[in-house]
Amino acid sequence: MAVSARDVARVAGVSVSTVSRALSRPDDLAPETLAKVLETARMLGYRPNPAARGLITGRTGTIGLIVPDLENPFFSSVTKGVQARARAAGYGVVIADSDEDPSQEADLVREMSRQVDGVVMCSPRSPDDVLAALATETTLVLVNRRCGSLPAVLIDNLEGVRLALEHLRALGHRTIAYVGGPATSWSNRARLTAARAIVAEHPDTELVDLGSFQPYVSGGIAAGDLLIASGASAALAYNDLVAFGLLDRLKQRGVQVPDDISVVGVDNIPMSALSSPALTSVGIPLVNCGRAGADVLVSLLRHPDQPPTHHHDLSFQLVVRDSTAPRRSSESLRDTA
Amino acid sequence: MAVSARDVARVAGVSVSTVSRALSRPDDLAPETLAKVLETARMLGYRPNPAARGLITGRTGTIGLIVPDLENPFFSSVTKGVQARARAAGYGVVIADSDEDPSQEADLVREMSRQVDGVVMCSPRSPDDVLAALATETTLVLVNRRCGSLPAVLIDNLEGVRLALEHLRALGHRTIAYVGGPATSWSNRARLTAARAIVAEHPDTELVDLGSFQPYVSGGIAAGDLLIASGASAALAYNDLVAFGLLDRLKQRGVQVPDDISVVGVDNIPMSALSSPALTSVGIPLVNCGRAGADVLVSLLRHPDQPPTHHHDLSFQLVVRDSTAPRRSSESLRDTA
DNA sequence: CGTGATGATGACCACGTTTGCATACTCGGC
DNA sequence: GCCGAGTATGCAAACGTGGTCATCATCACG
Repeated sequence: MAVSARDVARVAGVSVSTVSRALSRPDDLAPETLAKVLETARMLGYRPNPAARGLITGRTGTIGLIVPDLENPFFSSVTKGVQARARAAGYGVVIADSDEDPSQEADLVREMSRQVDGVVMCSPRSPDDVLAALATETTLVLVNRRCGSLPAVLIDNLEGVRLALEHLRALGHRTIAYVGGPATSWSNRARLTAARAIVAEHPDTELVDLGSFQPYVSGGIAAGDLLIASGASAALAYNDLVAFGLLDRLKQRGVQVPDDISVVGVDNIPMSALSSPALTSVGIPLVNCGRAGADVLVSLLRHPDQPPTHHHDLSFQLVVRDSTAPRRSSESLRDTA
Repeated sequence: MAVSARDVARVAGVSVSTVSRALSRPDDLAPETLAKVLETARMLGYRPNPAARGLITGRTGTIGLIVPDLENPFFSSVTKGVQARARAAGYGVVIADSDEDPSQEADLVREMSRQVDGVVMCSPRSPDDVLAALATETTLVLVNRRCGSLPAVLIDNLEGVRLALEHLRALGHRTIAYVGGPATSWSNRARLTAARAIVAEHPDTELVDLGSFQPYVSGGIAAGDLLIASGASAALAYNDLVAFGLLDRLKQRGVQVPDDISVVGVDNIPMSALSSPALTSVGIPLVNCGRAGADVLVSLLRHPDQPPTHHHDLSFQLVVRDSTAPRRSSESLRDTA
């Protein structure tokens, strides 16, 4: 069916080895032989069979990507970055969605481990020891998750949370709620820890931990009433989706954002500019995050001897929109009550 | 390195053929032999090499998916559906993003054609003849695009547009604008044609075609001023993102939605419930759309002899939210002017 | 007890490519 | 003019699996 190297060899009047060399090591061939082979290959539409190549080289030319939820804009963007960069480097991308289920992640890696040269795991929910075990079975790069000295693309959560909290403090807020994501989420724990550390620097400021919620809009809706009851004048949400849920529930309860309560999200997804009110958010260029992940993995595959530990930090930036405002003075609060 | 069938054979004291048969045709083996082989395979952690298998069978156990933009929530959802269903059927998914560039689509298909058993193309922008040519090179299934008798998962655009327009007509709107998507988009043309046909049924109603815009929020922002100038009291947007752009620009210009102008989107993406005002939209369960695409492709691969033409229609449903309202009477319009 | 049928299993080739090694050929220097 | 060095190319093995065919054992039946 498909045209093989043998066909090219026959037509060009050379051996199969020469055809192979024409593509893998052109310098080893006489210029006129090279030209002849390349020309007939082009004419016949020859395309090397990746399975046969992979069988002998052990490389597949493909990398894997595992994300918790493809529908989440955060992971969509990362996926786009990984895909673009991998393709530019000549790699294909096979994708898998763990549906936010930590126990699936390891299975997915093992399922695809024979078909890929390495795997990028984005925001994995699995515990450290599971990830460490996976790293011994395949070349693994983490995105948005630190685990020992495994190669990782990290986001400086401390800096991001600091940007958000200092913004709120500058607006006069002194009681700030944290609306958390999944308890198994590494970035959630990192952000909570960061928030505690930053608040600890300011004796006049208090952090109220409202607990863990689903990383979706529904999670924010569920947390809305707790936020109102907490007495906090501002909230930092685990991510923008949760923040949207908060906005929705607060509006429903008749609580004004930002007049009564300020809300800050994390991720700065494209939709943040369009909510009502438009969401103040700290975020990073997510596509870059994916790009960096693919780059690290590819360079690891190309130079297996290089030090396996490689951390790459990306910076947050604060985008102020309409969901944050100066804290109302107590009097004006009493006015509306 | 990795444990091969030969290793299992040696340990189990059987031949390589027997190991192969244990997995591919268990019925041909004596029960005790089967048990022994399976047990040692499990013990040794044997996993067949997909490259070697693919080399001989010609099948890869992988399907391809090509979408115009991974960051677009529409395609994210479809991707999720395709991925979930493919994996359930034992197939991996390699993904590629054409960046809305029609000329890239064919290249992408050809690039991956040797590594996959078939390809799902979602909303391809390429012309019919290009798609027909691709279908001769690989097993192709289209989603949200009709092209001759190629197998496709289709959305009944006529019905969807009818739902939207009849909703607006029922609210009293008689001059309705259509804010189009890319000119190369098949679904855009289908929707415009559908809108014209439906309006033609009602002599008292007029359709204003505002032209083609980018299928992003920016496209809607660009179209906003044209909409205001058009004199239409309602607009149907190519998709929800464009509708968001419209909402944004209209708000900026001081035009009230839905009081002055009603807006309807298409796709009903999750974010539609959260915009301000919440967007009335006609949509289909997008994840199902992806699922259907994967199902059609898998069944085509499993039963190559079945009639290759297979159309699968999915229905729209109208979700009414806050961006549509009865048309203001001329007097009240004059009042505000 | 012999013969044919049935069923289980092993030996071997093929798939398409890469790669080490052998070989033939070229060219420069003495 | 011959030899060594270097270079271009062919040969053949190997990667791990699936499938075909032959072989051998077992068993039923005549």
